[in-house]
Amino acid sequence: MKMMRHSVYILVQFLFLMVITHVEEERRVKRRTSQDEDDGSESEEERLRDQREREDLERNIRERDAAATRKLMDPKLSRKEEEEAIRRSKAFKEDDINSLRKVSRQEYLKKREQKKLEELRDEIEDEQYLFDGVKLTEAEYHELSYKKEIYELVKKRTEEDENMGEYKMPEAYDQEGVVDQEKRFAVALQRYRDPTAGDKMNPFAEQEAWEEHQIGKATLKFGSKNKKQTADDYQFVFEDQIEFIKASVMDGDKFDNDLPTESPETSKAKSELEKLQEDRKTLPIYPYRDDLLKAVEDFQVLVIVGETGSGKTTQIPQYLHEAGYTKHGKVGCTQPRRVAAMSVAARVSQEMGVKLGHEVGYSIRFEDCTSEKTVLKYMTDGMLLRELLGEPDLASYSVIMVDEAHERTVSTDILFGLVKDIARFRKDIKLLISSATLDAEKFSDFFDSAPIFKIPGRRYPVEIHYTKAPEADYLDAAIVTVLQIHVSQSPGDILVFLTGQEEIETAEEILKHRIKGFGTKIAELIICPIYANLPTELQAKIFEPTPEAARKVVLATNIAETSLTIDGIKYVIDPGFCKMKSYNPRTGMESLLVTPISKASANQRAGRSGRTGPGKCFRLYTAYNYYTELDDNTPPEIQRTNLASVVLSLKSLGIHDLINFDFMDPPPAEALLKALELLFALSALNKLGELTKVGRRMAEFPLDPMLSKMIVASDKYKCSDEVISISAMLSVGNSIFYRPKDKQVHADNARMNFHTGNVGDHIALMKVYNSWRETNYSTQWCYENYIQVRSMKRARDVRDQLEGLLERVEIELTSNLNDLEAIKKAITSGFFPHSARLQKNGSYRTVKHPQTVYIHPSSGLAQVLPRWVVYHELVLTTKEYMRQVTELKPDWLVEIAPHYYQMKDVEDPGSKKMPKGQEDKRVK
DNA sequence: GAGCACTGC
Repeated sequence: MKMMRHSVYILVQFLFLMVITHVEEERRVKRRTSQDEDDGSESEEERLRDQREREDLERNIRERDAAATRKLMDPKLSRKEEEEAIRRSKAFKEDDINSLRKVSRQEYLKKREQKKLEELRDEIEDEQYLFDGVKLTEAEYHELSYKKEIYELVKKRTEEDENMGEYKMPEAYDQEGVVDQEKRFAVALQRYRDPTAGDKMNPFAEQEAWEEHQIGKATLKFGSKNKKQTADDYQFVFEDQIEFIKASVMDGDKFDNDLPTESPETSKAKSELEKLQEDRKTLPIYPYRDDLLKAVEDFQVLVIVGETGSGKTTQIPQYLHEAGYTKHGKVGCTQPRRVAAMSVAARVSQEMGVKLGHEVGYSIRFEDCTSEKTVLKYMTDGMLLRELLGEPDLASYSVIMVDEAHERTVSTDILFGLVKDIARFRKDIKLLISSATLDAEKFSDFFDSAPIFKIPGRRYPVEIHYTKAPEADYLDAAIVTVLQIHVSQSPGDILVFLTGQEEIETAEEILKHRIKGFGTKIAELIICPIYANLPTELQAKIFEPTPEAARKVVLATNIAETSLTIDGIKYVIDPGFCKMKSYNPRTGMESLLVTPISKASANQRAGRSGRTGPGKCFRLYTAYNYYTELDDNTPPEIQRTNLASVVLSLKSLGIHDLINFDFMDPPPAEALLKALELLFALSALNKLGELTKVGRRMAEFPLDPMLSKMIVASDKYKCSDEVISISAMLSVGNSIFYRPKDKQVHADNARMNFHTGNVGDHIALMKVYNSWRETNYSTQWCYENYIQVRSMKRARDVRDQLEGLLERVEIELTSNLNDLEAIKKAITSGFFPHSARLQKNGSYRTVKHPQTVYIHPSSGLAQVLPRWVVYHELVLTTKEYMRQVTELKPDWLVEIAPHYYQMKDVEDPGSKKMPKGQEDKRVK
C-alpha cells in the first residue's frame, strides 16, 4: 500500500513537471506569435517558416505527451489514469459539443478567437502566480491547482481504500496481485472490435488513431498563440454541465437488518424447505399476517397497499391457504404480465414444497400449468377474463386477488366491474385488490369504501434531483448527465429512460463517440440498449453482471419501468417523456405520440434506482415542471384504446347496458358507440345490440373482432388455413421485419421478395409464414430474411391456438392456397369497414367516414397504388397512414356487406371516362 | 419514402 501512495506521489510530480515544461514551451510560442502580431506585416515566407517551427514544436509536445500517456497506462496507476483522462477529456469535449449542437464550427472558433484576444489584451504581465517557486500566469496557475486537486482526490481515495482494508484495482480484470494481461486484452478487444472488420486487423488501430488525433488537437492548444485557452476550456466545460438541485428524498421504508442471523453451519443443516420457511418470516409482511387474515375474515373486499418488496404477491395466497380458504375453492391471483405469473407461481411452489402445477399452478395464454389439485392459481388478468366467459360467477374460486391493480390495464379495469358485481351476489367470495399507495383511496371508493390495509415494503431512499432550468434537448442533456455521473459519482449502474428504439440508437451512437473521446484512460462504460423489439439474444446483455470498475448504462424504453428489473441500478436519468398510444374514436385512428409522463410514472422510474441500495434520480426537468405540469396519473388505458374487443367480450358475458357498466373510469361514450357500430356492421350484434350467432363465434377468438370476423368468414371461402396464418401474423403486430439501421437496404430487399406479384401485404405475410413453415421453422432462414424469430414463434403459437379454436366454433380447416381471390374476399369480409379509394393525387379517401389517408411506405403496394384497398389499421404519425394494405374489387364490398355499402358508394364517377390502358397516368 | 412505447387474450 505504501508503494501505491509513493507511486501516486511520483506520478503527480511527473504531471507537474509536464505542465511546467508545457508552460515553458508555450511561452516561447507566445513570444513568437506576439511578435508576429506586433509586426503585422510579415511576409508569406516568414509566416510559413513560423508555421513549420510551430508544427515541429507541437509535434514534440505531442510525442512527449504520448509517451506520458503510455506511462500512464501502467495498470497499477489506473485510478490516476482515470483522473488524468477526465482532465484531458474536458479538452476534447468541445468537439463533441460542437458536432452535437450542430453549431457551425467556424463560427464557434471565430467567437472564441475574439474572446481570447480580448483576454490577452487584458492580461497584465506582472500579475503572475507563484507555484513551487515558478512564476506562472493565471491560466497556468489554475492548471496546476487543478492537478493538485486531483492529487488530493487521489490521495483521499487511496486512504479511503486503505481504510476499507483492501485495495482493488479499478480495471479489475486482474486476479489478486497478478496482472492478467490476457483477460484485459480480451475485454478490450471485445470492446473495440469493429464488427465489419476481420480479425486480422488491429482491433485498436482505429482507437489509437483517434486518440492520437485527439491528443494532437489537445496539445495544439498549448502551442497555439491562444494563450488562455486551457482556462477557457474548463470554463466552457463547466458551462455545459447541467446543474441539478437536490430537491427531495423519496423515503425508503425502514426495516430491520438485524433479523436473527444464523451461523452458516446451522442453516446448512436445515433442509431447503425449512430454510425457505425461515426466509418467509423475514419478509416485511410477516408481522402483519394475523391482522391481515382477520381483516380478510371481517371484510369481503380489502384494498391492500403493499410497496414493492413486501412479499404480498407470494405470501398472501399462502396465508389464505394456511387459514383454510382453499377448502371451499381456489385462490386466484392475477398479474398483468405473463412472466410475473410464471415466476411467482414457481417461487410459491418452492416455498410450499410442492411441484409446480400441482397445488400451486399458473395459467397464461398458450400455457396452462394447473391441475385438479391446484388451489393457488396465478394467472394473467386477461386469462381470468377468459375464464369468466365459461364461469361467470367464478364458482370455483373462494378468493380473487387482483395484484398490481394500479397499472390499470384494460383487463384489470374490466375485472373490477365484474368482480364487484360478483361480490354482490356471492357473499362467500373474498376480494383483495392490491395497489400502490397513491391510488388506494380511489380503489377503496370504487369498492364501496372497502378498508385499506397497508403493508410496508423494503425500499431504499432515493435522492431526487431536478435541473435548475428546463433543458431544451433532453437527449443531449441525458447524455451529458450520463457522462457527468460516470466521471463524478461512485460506482453503480445508470438507467436512462428514453422514448423509443430510434432515440435509443442515436443515444448509443453519441455516447460511444464521446466515450472514445475519453480514450482508454477512463473506467469502462458499457452501453446496453433495451426495448421490446430488440432481439432476445441482444437483450440478455443487460442482465450480465457489470465487471468491477466498469459501469453499465442501460438505455431503456418504458419496458424498464414495470416489465423488467435490472439489478445494480443506482442512478436513474429521467427525461420525463414516453410514447403513449391514443385512440381517436371519431376517425378510428391510433397515434403514438411522445408525451410527458405522469407523476406516478416519474416516481416509479425514480424507484428503480433504490432496489439494491440507496439511489439517485436525475430528472431532466425542473421541480416546478414536476409539480405544475405533470398529471398525477397516466389516463387508464381503457380511455385511450379501441374498444371493439372489450365490447364484444362484455356482450358475450351477458352485459348489455354498456353505458351504465360499472367502470372505475368510464371510457368516452363516443368510443363505446364506435365499437358498437363496428360490431353491428360485422353482424356480431343485431339491431337490438344483442349478440348474434356470428358474434358468439367471434368472441371465442382472442383477437380483434375484425380479425375474428375474417376467420369466421373464411369458412365460406374454404381458406381457413391461410386466413388463420394471416390473422396470427397480423396479431403479433409490426415487429416481424427486423430493420437494423445499418442494413436497411438489405432488409428492405429481403422484405420485397415476399411482395412479388403485388399481392398485397396480407398475402405477403402469409407467404412469410408459409415459407418459414417450409423451412421447418428455421431460425437461420429468419436471419437471412431479416425476420424476427421471436415474432414468428409467437405467430406460430397464436396460429396453433386459433387452429384449436376452429374446432370449437365448427369451422373446418381447409386450405385453398392458390385461390388468392377467395383469401382476399375473406379478408374483405372482416375489414370491409376499412376500405379506401384512390384519389387523383395519389392519396386515398376512406369510403364510409371520408378522410384522406395514405399507404404506409413500408407497404408492398406503396408504389403500386391500386384503385381500391382494404387496410388493417390506420395510424397517425407524420401523415395518416394505412398499414397492411390489400387490393380489392369494389363490387366485393356490395357483395359481402350489402348492409354497409350500396352501389352508389362504390361507383366511381371518374373511372367511366377513363380508358383502361391509361390508368397509370392517373397518378401524376 | 416512413419509423413501431408497453402489455394481454
